Amino acid sequence: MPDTRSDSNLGQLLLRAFRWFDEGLVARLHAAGWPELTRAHSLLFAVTDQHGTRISELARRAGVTRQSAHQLVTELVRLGLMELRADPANKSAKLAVPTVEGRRSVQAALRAIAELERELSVRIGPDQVIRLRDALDRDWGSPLPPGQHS
Amino acid sequence: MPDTRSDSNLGQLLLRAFRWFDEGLVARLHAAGWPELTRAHSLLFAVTDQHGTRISELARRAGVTRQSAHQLVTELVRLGLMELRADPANKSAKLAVPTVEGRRSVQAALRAIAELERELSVRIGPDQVIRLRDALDRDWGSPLPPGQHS
DNA sequence: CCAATGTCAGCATAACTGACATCA
DNA sequence: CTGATGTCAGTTGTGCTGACATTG
Repeated sequence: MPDTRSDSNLGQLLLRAFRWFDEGLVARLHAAGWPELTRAHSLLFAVTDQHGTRISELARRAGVTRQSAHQLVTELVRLGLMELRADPANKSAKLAVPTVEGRRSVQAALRAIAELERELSVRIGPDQVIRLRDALDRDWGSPLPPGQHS
Repeated sequence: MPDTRSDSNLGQLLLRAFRWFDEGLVARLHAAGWPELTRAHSLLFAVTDQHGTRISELARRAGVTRQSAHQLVTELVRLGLMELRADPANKSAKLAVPTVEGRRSVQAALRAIAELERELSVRIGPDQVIRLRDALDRDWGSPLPPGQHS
């Protein structure tokens, strides 16, 4: 293969890496018996506390709008993986809390994620994965050019 | 804040990093005078040769279907940034080639990308960016679990 | 006949914005 | 009144699959 691809920019590389992870996660969730779960669903699960979390708080943690989070929660409720309860501390708020089967699917997702990281360690080496995590885990700040409101 | 917050997994980190890059790129393209250009468009540009490239070849390079690439090229043609020419080597094929203004927008995208990488170097350190690129640039193989057809 | 290419149509996912009612 | 929250509705971006005609 003389056609080396090292002229890829960082954006392409990040997109490729993200797609690698997404495809692997969804395929494993599908194989584990949750064919309807997507990456967006498991992202929402990943930011949900066991005792329940408000939709708007899920939105903030997941980095999406309140409305997007609301729709995803609605789908998870329809799938029987989450429930909406009244927030005892605030009558205008609701808590999204995983059901028993929801928690099972969370476990399946966690297993899939661990498997993917293990697989990646085999492919590119454990040291590379550590360095990757290290760089990604830092505070990248705002991507916007100077003088642009968030 | 109790410690019930699940630590970020690699998928979340990759998604966050990709969104950082995407948001920064689109904001800069917008500010530079191409409000209609999206990440998908610049990805297509990034895999287009100056002398022109077939749609199906663009699809392979960008990692999308022929049909998706076709639609993106159609939009770029409508925006006046690409042209379709007959492929002299094959009457059933066409070459997508950037127009003069298309090449200008490519330059703007390249500048934006370079700026983002520079900015990231300031934020997390040049050594971290190098390690990040190094890990991302390797062959991650297939993300699918064993015994699953691609 | 078969494979590659381009193209048209329809659909799914996952985000967005706008608008509005309710409650603290 | 204002802010936060949830919710409904509509739209956009970006991919997908299926189907088909043309060309090699």
